[in-house]
Amino acid sequence: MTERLTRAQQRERTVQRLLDSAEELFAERGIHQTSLDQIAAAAGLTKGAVYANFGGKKDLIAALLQRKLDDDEPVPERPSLRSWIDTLADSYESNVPRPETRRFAMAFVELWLFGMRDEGHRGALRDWLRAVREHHAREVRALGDDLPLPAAETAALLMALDIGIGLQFMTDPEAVPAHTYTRGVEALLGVRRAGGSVPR
Amino acid sequence: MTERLTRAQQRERTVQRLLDSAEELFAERGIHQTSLDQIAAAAGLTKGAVYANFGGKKDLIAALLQRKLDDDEPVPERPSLRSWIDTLADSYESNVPRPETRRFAMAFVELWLFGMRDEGHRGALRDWLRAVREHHAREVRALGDDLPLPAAETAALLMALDIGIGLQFMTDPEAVPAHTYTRGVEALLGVRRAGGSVPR
DNA sequence: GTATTTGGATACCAATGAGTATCTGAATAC
DNA sequence: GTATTCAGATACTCATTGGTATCCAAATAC
Repeated sequence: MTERLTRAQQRERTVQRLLDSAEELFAERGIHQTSLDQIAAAAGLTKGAVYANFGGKKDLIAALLQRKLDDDEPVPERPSLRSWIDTLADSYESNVPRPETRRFAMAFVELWLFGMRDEGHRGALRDWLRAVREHHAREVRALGDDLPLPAAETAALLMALDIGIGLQFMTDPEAVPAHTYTRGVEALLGVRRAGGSVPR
Repeated sequence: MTERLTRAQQRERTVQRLLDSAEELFAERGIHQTSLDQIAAAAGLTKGAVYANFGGKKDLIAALLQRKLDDDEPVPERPSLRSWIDTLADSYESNVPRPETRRFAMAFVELWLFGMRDEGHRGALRDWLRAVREHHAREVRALGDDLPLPAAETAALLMALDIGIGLQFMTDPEAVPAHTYTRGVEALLGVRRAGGSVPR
């Protein structure tokens, strides 16, 4: 039943398991309300495994931040403005109800707070956000150059909408109808809706 | 030197002092990394004062959230679209460098996370965000009714920009030029800048 | 003035959690 | 096959912290 694994494989597997458990628990309960024992237990291990693979709690958090930085996003294509917005909207609406999305958002906020306070982790946080922004900017540039704002600024604004609408939606779903995000994206990209009214 | 205070006054004063200290420490170090001893000490008191005035740590947090809910914002006037945007932009740019602003933002995020996880505090968090949104909506309505989106949605989007740009700026000031927020607001309100380029 | 209430201080407790020291069994080296 | 290494388990420690019990002195009641 149990596969025979080489040492390096075994090690890598436990590292990833620990990081997975940590990310989930950090999102659920918060970084400082999560003990190393809990993280290890959730991964089917003990605290010994944590100290065998990480320098301590802070180091584990750093590794988590780093792992997020490392997994690269899918490559953008070259769609029309309209279809890109539709894709974005669909993706937003299909992601919103998934528990995974909530977890990701909570973990993001946890890591943001942690990075804001810990000088040593600040850099990783900054790089991560830059990478996401850069990814958005590339997508925006692929849309053409007749947009109202420079791609870099548009990217920052799109990300702001994502974060800001997300926070509000999570707190109070009814207060932020699903199409609000889409309307915001359209406005930022300079798209005028046909007719003054608000369809859909 | 010391004023003679009635009991109720004394009590109210210590309550406010404790809340002030708590808010500052929560912003600086985080809710769960701040002990009641630290809060009390920062207010020149001891833990006894906390338990004499609050049910416990959670209750103190609830009171903090409640106090935020209670202090009402200044009343909006009825300016032109352009002047309102300028006011908003000026206010943004003058607030951004103030340490107070950072503290408020960090405290907000702390309270948001706490409220998201604690069912009992969720309501206060929701009400608080609703109040801010409603305030924005009133301002937006005062601008007239020829805006691209309904006031309620515009309000949510403006708040999203505020939060989202703020988070990014705090992490990486150079990455988000000051005018980005203003450009975003203009876009949401349907203002076209004269000339396709980006002046200032 | 005396009695009583009570805001707040002090001393304590039990629980928790990060970090350490030590040990063990399986994987590698030879 | 034997020796060695090392990932991970186990069993501590020591500091911290929320909460409680008790006490005191100033403010109120009469």
